[in-house]
Amino acid sequence: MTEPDQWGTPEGQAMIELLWDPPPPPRRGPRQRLTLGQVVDAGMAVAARSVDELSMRKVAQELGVGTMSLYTYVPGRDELFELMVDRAWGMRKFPERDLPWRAQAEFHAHEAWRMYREHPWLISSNLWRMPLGPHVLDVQEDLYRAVLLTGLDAVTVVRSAGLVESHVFGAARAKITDTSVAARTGVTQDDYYAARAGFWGTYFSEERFPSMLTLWNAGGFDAENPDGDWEFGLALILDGIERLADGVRG
Amino acid sequence: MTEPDQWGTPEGQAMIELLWDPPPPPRRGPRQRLTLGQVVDAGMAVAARSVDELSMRKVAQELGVGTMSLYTYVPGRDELFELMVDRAWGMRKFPERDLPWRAQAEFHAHEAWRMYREHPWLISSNLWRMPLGPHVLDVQEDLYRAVLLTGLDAVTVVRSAGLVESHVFGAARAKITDTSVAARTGVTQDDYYAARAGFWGTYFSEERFPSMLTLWNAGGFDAENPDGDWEFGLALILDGIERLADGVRG
DNA sequence: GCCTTTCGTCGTACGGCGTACTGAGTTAGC
DNA sequence: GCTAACTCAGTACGCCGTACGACGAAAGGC
Repeated sequence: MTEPDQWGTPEGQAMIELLWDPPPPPRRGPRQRLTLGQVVDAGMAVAARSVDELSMRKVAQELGVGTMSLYTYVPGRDELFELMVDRAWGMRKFPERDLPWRAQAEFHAHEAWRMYREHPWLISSNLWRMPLGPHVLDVQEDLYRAVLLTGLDAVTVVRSAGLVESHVFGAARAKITDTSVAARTGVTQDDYYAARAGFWGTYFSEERFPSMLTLWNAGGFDAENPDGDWEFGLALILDGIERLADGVRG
Repeated sequence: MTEPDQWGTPEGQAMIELLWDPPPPPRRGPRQRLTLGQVVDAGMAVAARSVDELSMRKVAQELGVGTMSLYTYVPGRDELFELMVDRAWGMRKFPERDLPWRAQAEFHAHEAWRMYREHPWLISSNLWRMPLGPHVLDVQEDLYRAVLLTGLDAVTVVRSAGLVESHVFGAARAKITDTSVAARTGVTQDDYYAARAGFWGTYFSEERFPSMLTLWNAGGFDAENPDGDWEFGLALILDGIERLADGVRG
């Protein structure tokens, strides 16, 4: 009942094997000029330069190799991307296990934030699913372990951990798209509000957007601490989980 | 200081004008066979069929028109997509204004959830920024208005509203990618756990993933109520905001 | 009624993409 | 040395977005 070839589609099975158990170098035939790791690294290098420049031709060029040679290491572009994602997750640090659960969850959240900032392509091309790779699951496992320390029931632990990860992703997505838009249009952070003012002067009407105007005048959109937004949400979420845990314990 | 042509790039200005003030039909020359609304609708119809089938050729085919004819209505593909996004936001309902703020925020969250479920392409191709369109801003405005009823300070209102919207987006993203993967691989919801069991039997080790195993055995991954996950997070977030508001009020 | 100007329409084409196919060259085992 | 297995990569096909230009239709000036 747990036969491996029953798992999903054949391509899915091949992807899992590539993630968990990369094939050894072949016995016959010419030596491989590259390794799977080099291909994945080259993909990450290309994606780091510009998100949407990630293409098989560019990766091959990065490695000084014919385009089609990549297909000896990787079944296709999507699979290469999944390997890149798992590798990025593999660079995350883990919290000390003797810390309280909240400090460990905060550590994981900050590591996730750092990961998304260092590898923005994790967000910009998210139409693919999160791979079931070993490094992804290692991080998930450790976050579950930390949240289990709360003593909450299983369903709540799963939901709480998911909420933390999902919140960091959402906040990172907002941040990344903002900065990437700024990079594309060439407007600096200082010009940003002036630009919005210009837009508002043309189409903004006080009758239509009174609340935004109120918030604007009260400084609601002045981000003095750029990380304050997502830390606010993280603290609010962790407060909520803590309260649930206290309700269980006491 | 608020001259319109100072706003960002010329293309950005053109996009804003297209969103807020679509040009009238031309006085000279042949009649237009279509309207801007028809083009946007056709784009939404194509995207509804399959997310990544959205292309200018397909949209033109949908309308029975040459591909290049679309470019008389729309500057390009990205701009068409922004118009589609704003139109989707324009289909959202608004809460009754005499409800308490929390009910209004919940209404907006549910409307956002419904919008993402009806138009999954809003999520799957999220690499573009959220447009500054009139319908998007109308919804934002109304959500700000509702959260302002808490009496919280401006910065906290902006952060709270952003947290609610971002949470729904993240939850919808998780849901949509799950179901789209299920649709692509052809595994039904019933086979899903069997499939995971097959994967676990091959590569899952109890020593490496003890917490996941514990949560699995305790039924933490059994989703009896499919909407429970995101409603849990929404309630937790709104609880947190409510607590902050109570702290302000006394 | 005619001419000119101003437009919409759309065929063609260019450069980019992923990748299937094919063949040439290389190595291990017999 | 021969053969089977394998890597490497050129070519090609069908997609994509869109620049360009030819063509025809409508409106204003006379």
